[in-house]
Amino acid sequence: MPDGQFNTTDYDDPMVTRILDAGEQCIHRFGIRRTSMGEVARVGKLSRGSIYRHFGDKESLIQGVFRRRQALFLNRTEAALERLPTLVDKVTHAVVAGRKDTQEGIFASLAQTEPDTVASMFLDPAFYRRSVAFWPPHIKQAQDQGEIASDLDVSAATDFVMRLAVSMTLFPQMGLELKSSSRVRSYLERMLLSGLGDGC
Amino acid sequence: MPDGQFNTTDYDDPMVTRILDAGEQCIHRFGIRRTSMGEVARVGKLSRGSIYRHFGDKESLIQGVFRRRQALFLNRTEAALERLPTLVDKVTHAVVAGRKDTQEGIFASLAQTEPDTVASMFLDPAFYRRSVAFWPPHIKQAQDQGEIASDLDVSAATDFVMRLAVSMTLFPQMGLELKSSSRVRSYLERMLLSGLGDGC
DNA sequence: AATTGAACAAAATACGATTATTGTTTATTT
DNA sequence: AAATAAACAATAATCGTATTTTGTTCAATT
Repeated sequence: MPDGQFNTTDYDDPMVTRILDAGEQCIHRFGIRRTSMGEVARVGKLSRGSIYRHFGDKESLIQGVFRRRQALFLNRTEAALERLPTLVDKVTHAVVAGRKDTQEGIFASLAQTEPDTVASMFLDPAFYRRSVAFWPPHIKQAQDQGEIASDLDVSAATDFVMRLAVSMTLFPQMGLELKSSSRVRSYLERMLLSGLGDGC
Repeated sequence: MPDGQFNTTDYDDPMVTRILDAGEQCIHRFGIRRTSMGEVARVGKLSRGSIYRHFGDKESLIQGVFRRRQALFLNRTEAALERLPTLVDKVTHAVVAGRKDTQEGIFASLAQTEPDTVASMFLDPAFYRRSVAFWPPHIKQAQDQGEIASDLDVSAATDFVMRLAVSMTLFPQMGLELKSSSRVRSYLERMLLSGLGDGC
């Protein structure tokens, strides 16, 4: 609120937290379309004016809720990945966690009431921008450890990892049955590291 | 119409062709929602009864239009692939052709009026079933030619090819800029054949 | 034997009046 | 300073009703 822009959201501000909590609760219960700013205010026990102070409009509030969810997902994932030794383990974890989030979280409930909206979000390239920025350090580390080739551009490797991760999250089954995390891991170990080549 | 089921569509039947032509034209102009069976009948200069004879309901007609489009795409693609030497060339062609189809064909006009519907179709696993069945012969051929490893399950390789092709069609850019077909080719050559490994 | 055209009830959609929500402003409270 | 509450015009959602469309049937036509 200092500069009149709403680009960055301060997750430490207790008022912002209350607004986002209430907003997320409403989306969870009613969906986006049937969530009104007045209802969010009532649920969060605050005034409509405060919401409009922190988020310029309804669109920004909704966006804020999903951005926070995604940030939380990335933070938790990052923390988990730090404890995993290989890139294969990391991508496997990301896929399993991503599936769980889409099948159990706010997306699952939204998919019940507004499936088309969810589909549009999942196909929006902007949805994956933050996740793309997430991988390069892990790619570099895998290169340093000799797990993957070092002659490869980091952004190219990131692109590839993202495509595999997104594909396996959006389509749990695309010809092969890749349900269990162990199957996901062995599939990724093969495809991620060698593709269709013989690996040597 | 012989057995009362509408599972298989006879693209040689001139009546079926007229219905599908009219249906496709209506979807193209008005979208799915604003296309009525009466309008399809008027455009195709036939009776509503004939449509209901060949397609049980509106849903089946719409499905029929898209199935024919997809069958046409697969036929054209198959014909083109037969003239291409390597799997890399084939997947590259499929991606470029797939992008063109989604950006210029019936999907492009539908995306204008009903973007959410198009998004839902693209995320429906059923949408890719026929395409999945399309690849195994080409995989086997690539294995015979020594382009890709022969120790790999054909269905696993198909799954991988499909994931890459679908991903690159749905997301022309996912970190990397892969606009021109030459860039698509060199990207696929690397990722498809070696993944992130060094290839040897 | 298939197509047509017409009739029909049931379901879906379009329409217009009414109500609710949005986004802004202001004075008041914390 | 920020949050609140109330007022406000503009926009959007809702609701009951009129209209269209769907899906079915059947006698007439090709």
